[in-house]
Amino acid sequence: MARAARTQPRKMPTQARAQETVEAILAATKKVLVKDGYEAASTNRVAEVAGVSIGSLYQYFPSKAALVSELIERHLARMFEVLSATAQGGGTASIEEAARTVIRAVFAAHRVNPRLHRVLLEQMPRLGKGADVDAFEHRTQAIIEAFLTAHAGELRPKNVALAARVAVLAVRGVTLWTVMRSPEELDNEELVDEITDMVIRYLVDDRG
Amino acid sequence: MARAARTQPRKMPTQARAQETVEAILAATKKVLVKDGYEAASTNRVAEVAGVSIGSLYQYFPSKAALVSELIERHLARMFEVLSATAQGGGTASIEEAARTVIRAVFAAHRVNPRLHRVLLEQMPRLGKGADVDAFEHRTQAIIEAFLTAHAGELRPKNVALAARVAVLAVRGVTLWTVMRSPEELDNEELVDEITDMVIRYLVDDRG
DNA sequence: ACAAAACGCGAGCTACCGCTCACATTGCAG
DNA sequence: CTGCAATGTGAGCGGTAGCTCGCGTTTTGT
Repeated sequence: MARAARTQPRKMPTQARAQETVEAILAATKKVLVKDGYEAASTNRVAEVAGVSIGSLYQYFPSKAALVSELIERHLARMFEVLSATAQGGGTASIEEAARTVIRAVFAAHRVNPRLHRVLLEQMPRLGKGADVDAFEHRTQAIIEAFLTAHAGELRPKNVALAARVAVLAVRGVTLWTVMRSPEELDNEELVDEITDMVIRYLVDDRG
Repeated sequence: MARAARTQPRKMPTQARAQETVEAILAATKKVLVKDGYEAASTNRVAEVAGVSIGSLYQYFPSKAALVSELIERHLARMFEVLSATAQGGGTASIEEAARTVIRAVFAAHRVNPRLHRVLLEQMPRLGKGADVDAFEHRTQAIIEAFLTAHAGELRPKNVALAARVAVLAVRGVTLWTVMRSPEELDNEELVDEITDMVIRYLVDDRG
């Protein structure tokens, strides 16, 4: 809800009309990004597609980067919700069940408009300069670490923080590459099962 | 050696003088990319830093993207050599030994100029439109798959192709994220050991 | 020696990009 | 109803990016 200060030094919309303008701009941004990619997308074009004047756009977004940053933030927020819903809500589930659920959910989330996801993911390393992406990263690994700590009985690796990190990055590696280079395989159940298998074998001590 | 047709519709340099010009341009491209990032990097600036006229630059590279594409191709070629050296050369080694060797080597390769690697990796999904990146991907997974097939005795997963893919993508996930967001951790031996551990546990049947 | 080809030069063109600002319109408070 | 704040407008500015082209200079082949 609250937009970050750095990417939003402009006025916050208070009236409903203005909120709609902002949403129209963001929706248009998505369209233009999907159609033209980041570089070729221009703020004038976004305004045009949104049916809004360029002046209005700059009233709410100080730069082209701010537009995309907002979309990235929303995406990260959604991803975090997916994670925390499983990792906290399913506190009673086993590591195996939780891993399976969360990985499925992440894949499902990326099945929505993968073309857009691709563009956003491309720009993430650049636009998440300081806070955004790093904060998301820390919170993600922290929540996974907390879950693993709460299931220390099943857990094999000694260094929980490191285990959380490796697991998160491995899953992300498969997910992102799939979104970016062969989005149709997001539906490949076998692929999801296989990466799940890998993570579980790594995390869980099955010699019991 | 041979540059692709799409990114190199210009003349190939035949004289030694021209080869030097090309190399100077590429070296300058690296410098400018590291200093300014992709977007802010300009072809005029690259030519200036290279000590070469803008006209000469466009004699060999038809666009800014072509410059970066060439660097990406060279990087991918190096990565592929690293892989094939271990996967083919060490045909006698166990899966475990080979995995450990190859992961170490990949991390080591990315320790060289990680700032540049970051920029190149950021642009890879965009600039490797058709052949380049996909071809590298196929060749990489094929060579790993071949290695695994040759060690079928030790191998646990039934679907070898899928196993190769998951292993490759998982390792890449950790590697790329590390290069991009905390390059100093490329020296973290514990991290390398952990991802290696994960891959081995996934690939090898240890119930023997 | 001397074309011809390869190479190198750099002023400058076109195009568009991000963005501002002076002004019009609409909504809300009193 | 009225006036101020919030919102919306779009022509156009300043700047620069990518790239071309006509012409010198060097190398090669004969």
